[in-house]
Amino acid sequence: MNLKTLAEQLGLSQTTVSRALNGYPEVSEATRLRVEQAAEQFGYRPNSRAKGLATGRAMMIGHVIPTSNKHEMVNPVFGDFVAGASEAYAKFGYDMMFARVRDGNTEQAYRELLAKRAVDGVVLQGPLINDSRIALLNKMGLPFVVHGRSTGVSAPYSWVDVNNKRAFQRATEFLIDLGHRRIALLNGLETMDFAQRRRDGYVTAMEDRGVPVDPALMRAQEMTEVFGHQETMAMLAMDHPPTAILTSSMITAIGVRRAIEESGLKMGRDISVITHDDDLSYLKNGRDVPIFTALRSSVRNAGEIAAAMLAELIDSPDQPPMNRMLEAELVVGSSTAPAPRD
Amino acid sequence: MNLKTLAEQLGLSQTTVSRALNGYPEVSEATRLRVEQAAEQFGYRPNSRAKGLATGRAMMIGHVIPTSNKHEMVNPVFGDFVAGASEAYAKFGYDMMFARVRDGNTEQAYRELLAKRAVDGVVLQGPLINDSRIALLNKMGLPFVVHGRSTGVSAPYSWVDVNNKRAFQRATEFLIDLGHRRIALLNGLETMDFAQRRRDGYVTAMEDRGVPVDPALMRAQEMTEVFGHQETMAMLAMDHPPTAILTSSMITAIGVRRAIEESGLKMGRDISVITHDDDLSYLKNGRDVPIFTALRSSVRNAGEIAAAMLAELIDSPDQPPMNRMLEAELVVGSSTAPAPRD
DNA sequence: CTCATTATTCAAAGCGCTTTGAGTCAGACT
DNA sequence: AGTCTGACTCAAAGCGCTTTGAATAATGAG
Repeated sequence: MNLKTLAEQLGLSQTTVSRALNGYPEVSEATRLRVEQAAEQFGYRPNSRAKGLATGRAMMIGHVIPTSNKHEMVNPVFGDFVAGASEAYAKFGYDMMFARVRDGNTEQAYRELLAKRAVDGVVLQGPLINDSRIALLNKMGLPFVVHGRSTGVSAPYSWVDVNNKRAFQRATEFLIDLGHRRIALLNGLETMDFAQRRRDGYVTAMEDRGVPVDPALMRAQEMTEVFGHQETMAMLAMDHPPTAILTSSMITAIGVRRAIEESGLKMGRDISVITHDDDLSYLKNGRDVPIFTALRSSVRNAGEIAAAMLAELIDSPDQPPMNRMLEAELVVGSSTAPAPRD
Repeated sequence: MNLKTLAEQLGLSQTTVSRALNGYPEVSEATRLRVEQAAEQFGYRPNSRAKGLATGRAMMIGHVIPTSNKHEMVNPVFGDFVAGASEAYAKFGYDMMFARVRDGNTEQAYRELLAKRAVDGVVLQGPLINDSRIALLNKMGLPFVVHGRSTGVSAPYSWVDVNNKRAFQRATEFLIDLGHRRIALLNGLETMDFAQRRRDGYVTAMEDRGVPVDPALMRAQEMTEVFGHQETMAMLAMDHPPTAILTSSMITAIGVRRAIEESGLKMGRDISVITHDDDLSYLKNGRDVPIFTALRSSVRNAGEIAAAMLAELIDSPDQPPMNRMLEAELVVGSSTAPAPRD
């Protein structure tokens, strides 16, 4: 069933039917009603490609996923972000597509998306330090929102980010206030902008309080469970093991806990742990009492905000870039305690 | 840059340029080369909507995500499956889109996807028992592949599934062979087809070996960490607590381990645990030595297979449905041991 | 009763591509 | 020289929609 046959059924022109369906004023109420009922009855939906061709709008948002980093798409944080975003897209009538891209040349992918007119805008996830994609997107004039920011990029752009520096600074101060001085940082890959900022917050707090920063206590890698376990085991075997561990993700924290318990120690007594918690829906930080003391910030919520921002940006492209800084909440769980005396 | 201006630049007709670019034989090699170079130089990509309109192919695969079940999209298993699928789609030239759908009426979503001609095919994830969507898709004639199967649906359809029954049967037998008789099952929601099959495998093994099935040891819910923790705590407080726990996901297993350790017991000595392991890339089951004894089957791999199957189905729609049964591998880790004497 | 005005409706053009059916042209064959 | 091929190329139609500009019908004013 297409517009033409529907119009024939109704004995109306395509013009009138189209207008009736799209809410234009120059159609009589009676006709509109008749058209709407017929459309309903025949299950008519405009062909999205034809509509897109005629209007120049794809009603589609793109997400480009580099294949190089095998983990990116698979990353549970990614999943929650996308879940939030897609829910918001739906509200604005957009669909969401993923373009998977072979190794590194994501820039090419954005170019193609634009050249093919496949999307009305894109969301850039996981920005690196000095991420060249931002300048590219700006140049191309394709509306976009970044989840996170990119240190080193000076041109303005729209972003939604959590205040990673302040969050990790606070957590570090919290630990220092509890008497800890040997505080380890299990960070995400430090080519990622967010990891850099977290490190920055950690270092700033340490220096502000005059606690020496020991590079041996700082590790950065993909945030897996195994990473948390492995580095914790290694550090617990040191001459001066840390008394507290700050980690960048719940998953890593779970590995940390496993290592602590495997070593016959007790988390929240012998060793304190604070983790960043993206408030993933399937991996909650306990029920009533949080398991881990954590910096909580819902990544799903960030996804919703980013999506709404992008929709707005697409509607009025000439407006200046929009920014939104989210603050992480420090929730105190049972994984932190005063530093043990020695 | 569109076809028309590109053709003008070259002094050729649109027809010739189009044919040259699409590899038709009736274009001289010299011309083809010239056209390709120009296309490259100007960064020309055919407008996907126009192309789709002309060819009747969307070059897009749809995934419909019900909003009702908040966890579905967010589910890490979902993420890995989709990562595998999208990689395969890319190989076949397809893009992937998600349609988020308000509560329950996913059927409407499929209808719309078809009416709008937005996709060439869909992948159905997380089939329920007696899932009505399968009959609908069959009736609509939209090519589709199911990840999993649906008990109660008799009409043939294409699917990729892991042999859940056999896997859980084997795991249960393995535990029985170790002397366990009080074996708990922490299953996923039993409206899900896979959960039903797993339960079936478990019960079959128990009955075959003459071990009484205790309903108090069978729990089914969304597979979160908290669920694993909570139910394990509850069961450990029973008069006759289980000596072994069989669980449906790594995440739940992690909660189980937490509960075991919190209770002062040791996993793999006091209590044995076997989990299903979807081989998620960010949540590996240990490095060299598996943490958990597990039934391993890569869901990412399943995604790749489903995608390839669907591509094939779209190419030749008249072929009979395709099926692919995957077997889970039983890897023995350090979470299982002979049942303790009492 | 005429003419301007407003309210509806319509035919046709255009979005950018593919594909059909029809040339054109050189060379091969009678 | 005339015809037939085969190799290329092209103009134009069509995919299903929106939108422009025009036509028609209904209404009200003079």
